[in-house]
Amino acid sequence: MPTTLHDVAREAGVSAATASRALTGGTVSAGTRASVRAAAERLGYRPNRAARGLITGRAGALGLVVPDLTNPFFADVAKGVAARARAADLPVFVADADEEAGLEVEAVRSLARSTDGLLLCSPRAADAQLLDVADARATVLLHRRVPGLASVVADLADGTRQAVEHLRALGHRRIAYVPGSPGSWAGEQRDVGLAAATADGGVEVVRFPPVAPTVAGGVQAADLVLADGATAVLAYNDLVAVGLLGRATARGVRVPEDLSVVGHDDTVATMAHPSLTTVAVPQRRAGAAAVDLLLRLVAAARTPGAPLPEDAEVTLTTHLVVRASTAEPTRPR
Amino acid sequence: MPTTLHDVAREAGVSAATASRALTGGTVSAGTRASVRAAAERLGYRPNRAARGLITGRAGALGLVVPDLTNPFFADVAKGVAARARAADLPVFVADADEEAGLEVEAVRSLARSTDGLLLCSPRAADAQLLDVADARATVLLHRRVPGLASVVADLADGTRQAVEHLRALGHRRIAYVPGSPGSWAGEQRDVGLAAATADGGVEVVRFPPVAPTVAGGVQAADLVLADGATAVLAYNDLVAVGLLGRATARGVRVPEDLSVVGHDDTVATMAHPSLTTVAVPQRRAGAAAVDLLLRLVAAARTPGAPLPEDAEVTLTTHLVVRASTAEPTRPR
DNA sequence: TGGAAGACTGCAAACGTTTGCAACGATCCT
DNA sequence: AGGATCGTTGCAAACGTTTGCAGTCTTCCA
Repeated sequence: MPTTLHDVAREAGVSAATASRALTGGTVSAGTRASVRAAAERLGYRPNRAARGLITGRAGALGLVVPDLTNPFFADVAKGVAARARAADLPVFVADADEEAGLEVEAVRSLARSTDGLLLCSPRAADAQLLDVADARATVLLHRRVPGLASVVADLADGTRQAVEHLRALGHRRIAYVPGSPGSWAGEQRDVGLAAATADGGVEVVRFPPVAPTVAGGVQAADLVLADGATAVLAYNDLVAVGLLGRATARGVRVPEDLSVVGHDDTVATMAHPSLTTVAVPQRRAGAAAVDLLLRLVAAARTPGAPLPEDAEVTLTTHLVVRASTAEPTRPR
Repeated sequence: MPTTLHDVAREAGVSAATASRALTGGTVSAGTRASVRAAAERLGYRPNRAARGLITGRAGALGLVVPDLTNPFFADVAKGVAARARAADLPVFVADADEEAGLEVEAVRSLARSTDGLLLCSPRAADAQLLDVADARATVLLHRRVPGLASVVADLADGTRQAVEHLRALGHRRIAYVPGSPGSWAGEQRDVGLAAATADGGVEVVRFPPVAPTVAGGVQAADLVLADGATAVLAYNDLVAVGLLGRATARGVRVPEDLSVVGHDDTVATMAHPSLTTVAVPQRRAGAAAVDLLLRLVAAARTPGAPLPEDAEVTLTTHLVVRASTAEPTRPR
């Protein structure tokens, strides 16, 4: 019962072919175009995506796979993606992989056929696995870099470097670092930043065991960190930083007087008290940029002369936002 | 170049019709089914959704419209929806309406044709608008009730009642209430709860101007609340509660000694320090239940004898989670 | 004035899948 | 042993759209 192109054509007194051309930008007379448009409007015509997709071979939709929608970092990215996709009039399938590489791969497999392109945000799967399952001509990685695939990342290494420099400038000499699950691309980047910042000495970074990207993870790490002599702690994630801060406060350790805390991502940093000094990552912008890149990619893939976009590896800058959770160390602990 | 059903059929030595039946559960011999399945597996066959959708009239996908993916409440709901939809092997289109009724309606319009059913989470649009734009046989409302449409809601009124009772039991007599944008269904429900809890006197609720569902909104409300004599404040949202708590602390007002704070939704309650007493709403479960209901709804709509599901209005219970942000008032302020 | 070129339109095929119908063989019952 | 029934299969149509091709009509130039 939904109105079809034929209904519109009949209403406008033309053939379906002409109606199609009038609506999709083919060569028709101005008068015809106007009357077809009017008929379509009058009847509330909406093209059948399935039929269009069948003949054109395009799905008219994008796909986004994230590890966890509940993580504010990914929620922000998803928002950026959704906004940019809406502007391009493309609906987007969103899959939540529950932090599992297996579900991630399965999502890619099933979404690949029903979309024109896929956005994989911080995928947990291994490089080889991704290269195997993803179509390089229709996939953009977000916050992950794999040779052979297009990607949009933030300069995490530099962000971490800025954070350490900030703490060093304040006078901290022993800094605790709480990392995430080992083997992740983001983790490696942060390691690069740590190495760069500690290269010329003057500051020592002690690495703690990895924890989950949650407030609970931060709480768990807090007691270990407090047992150490560090005067500052750097968390790989704002949620972890919030957990650290909360637990420290609960145990009577004052932040930032007794302990400086630095987060990462600038997601929930203003929810903490004191508000968190953190490394801001432009999640929304990254999401939007990824959609842009993906659109260029699939457009290039459709033209036979296939010059893949030069700038298939986008890097966005990060910057430290200094708030209230960092200060000069009062006394050596 | 992707493998089609014909490829599978040829590989298995049967017709396309038989291959289709073998894979989708038609009547074929056990041997045929096995060999077709084997062929499909060998070739990595994935059915073309567009072609299937065109002939069956089903899209094989669901749609979810939320006001803001960034709001942890909706992110949780989306996670519940995604998990349940994955179990049903249905991908889900997610649209972010940016808290605007107009975008919401537009999302419904464009998604309606490309999905089998739509989930509208806390829609901002007016009742009449929703009834106009939504197909009652394929739409489920989440955290909103409109006569004529199926819905899954939480008992917000009772949650608010529990919160007020809790504060009264602690000895509070003057409670500040910070509401959200006026005219919302959830707001009305909370008003019902407030009325119920204050009916037999003994406690007074003072209503403050509405604020945005953000930490900033809470900060904004905080100074107004502190100027009042209330010993406790009830926020319509955890984010707002966090803002209230942070600002109060910053101004030297101790929580819970000088001011008790109660949030709502149990989203970011454990991020605050002290952790928030809040009304827990089962978002994930609501999302999953909404998918279930939607699936039953569309199944019923497909059978001509159309007995719409009896339980088209699901209500989930809420309960107060008492944490560290509420206590007996120390002295009248 | 004749022809070529161009603008506009319709016919029909095609995309990959599902499904009604009919055909076939085997099995069962009487 | 004959007919009916059932299980299994293939043929062909159908879903709604886009698009190559050819046709018609107009316009322009020589």
